[in-house]
Amino acid sequence: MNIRTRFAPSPTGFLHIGGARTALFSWAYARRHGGKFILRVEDTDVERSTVASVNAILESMKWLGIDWDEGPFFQMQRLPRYKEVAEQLIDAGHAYRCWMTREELDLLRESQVKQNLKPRYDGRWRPERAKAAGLVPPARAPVVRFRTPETGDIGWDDLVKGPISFPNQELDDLVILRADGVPTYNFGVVVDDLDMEITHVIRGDDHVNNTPRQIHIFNAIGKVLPAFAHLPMILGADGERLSKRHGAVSVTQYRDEGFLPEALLNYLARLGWSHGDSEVFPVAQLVEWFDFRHVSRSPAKFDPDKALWMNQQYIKNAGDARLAALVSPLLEAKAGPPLEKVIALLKDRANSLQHLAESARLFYVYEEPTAGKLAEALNDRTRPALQMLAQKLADTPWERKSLGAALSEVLKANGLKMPELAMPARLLITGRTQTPSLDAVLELLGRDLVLARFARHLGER
RNA sequence: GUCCCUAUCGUCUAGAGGCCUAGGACACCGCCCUUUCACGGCGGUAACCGGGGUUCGAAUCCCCGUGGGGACGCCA
Repeated sequence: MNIRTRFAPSPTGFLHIGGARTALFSWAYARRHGGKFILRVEDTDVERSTVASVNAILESMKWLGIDWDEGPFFQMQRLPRYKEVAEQLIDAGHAYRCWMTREELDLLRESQVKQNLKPRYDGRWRPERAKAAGLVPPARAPVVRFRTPETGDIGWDDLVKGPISFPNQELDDLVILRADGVPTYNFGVVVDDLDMEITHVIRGDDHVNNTPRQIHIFNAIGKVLPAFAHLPMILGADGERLSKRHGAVSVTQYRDEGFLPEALLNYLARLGWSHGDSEVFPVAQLVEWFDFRHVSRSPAKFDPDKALWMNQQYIKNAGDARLAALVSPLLEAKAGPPLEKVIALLKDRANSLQHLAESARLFYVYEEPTAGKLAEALNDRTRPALQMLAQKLADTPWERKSLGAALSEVLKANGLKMPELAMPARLLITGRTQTPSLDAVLELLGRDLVLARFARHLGER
């Protein structure tokens, strides 16, 4: 079978991480089986759809490296096709025109809710009922509704959840075409999935309830059903549906907060799917391993700590040049040691690019230590040792090994332990107390800068 | 309210009836390494929602509760 999957976002906002994971799994499944992955923009909500959202979504997918083989297709460009299929359904008796107003509908729902009933359209414009009730079509444009069977059950074997079925009684005659000819979601999806020959519909859990309606439409059109796979939702740390107040929810936010795309991808892959004990693996590995059997069936909470940890794993292993290019814009460009070398020294200890940039700053921006800290660092024991160090450094070959050796000699001569000398030295030279090994820092900073800073705080001699 | 789905450490999860004295990862705690901070290494605390079945045997299968999530739009 030639597998075809799709991702069908609606452009009413940025791509959020739940959507990204849906796209990832759908993409991985297609790639796993040498199939095609199609991108389709479901922009039939004319009110809320924006070009900016389309762009944001495409940009996010590109950043993540989730590439598509066909599309992006836009539903609003396919209006004649939906109309055509709707007409066919009407002709075949599977759909009918309905002139009920929204006000009437609201009233009906209200009274149903009052009686503890599920709010549903009552099918009053089904041709035979309208006729029996003596309803006369008014002069305005009608919507088209689908005639849903009123008895029996409808179900499918979900690739992740197993068999699911609904009593048809729970469903009602849904609108498939609005008065202006724009299809509603459940109709557009079916027509497109059919036309685009989608074999596997992979989407969020929140669509389980739409699936029976869509199956009825599939059946009415008379084509083979695709397979369905419903992925569980991603929830915020508090167990609530993901929203702005949970911090970063959009893919671009993660990018802007210094995530590497492959780290986000890896974290997302492990959220709701697993391969034994494997935690850190590249996306190629996901493609090789991906299956629905190991997709979990219940919602997962997003854990920012673990996401950050994952990011750290990837930063640690990323190339220095690449990281330098990413970090460079985050730094006020100042003269200093080559950024790549700085990165090489620091990348083991950063869980985001911002974090990495912040540690790198110490090589480019000197923050004067406060008088209090200076006084603390410079005492009768450390001052002479530091002076000796400054002098020795003046004619030590400027490479890490010799610098380390010089440090040791000064230590020995003054009867000090490494921290007793290194900490105050760090403070004078970098303004900080937390840096990588002092010899490595000295080497990168360069002789001139180091000696100048010693001189400044210790006096010329 | 009705319907659908779901349930293993705080969190993500392994688990296809005996490999389970329930494993891994994050977080947390301790120790080691150490030139501070990290990284790394080692160790620890910590879970099968409850009740009934089925079975020689249940985390695993079934039923009922309960908790959680979702849906009930001319939104998608």
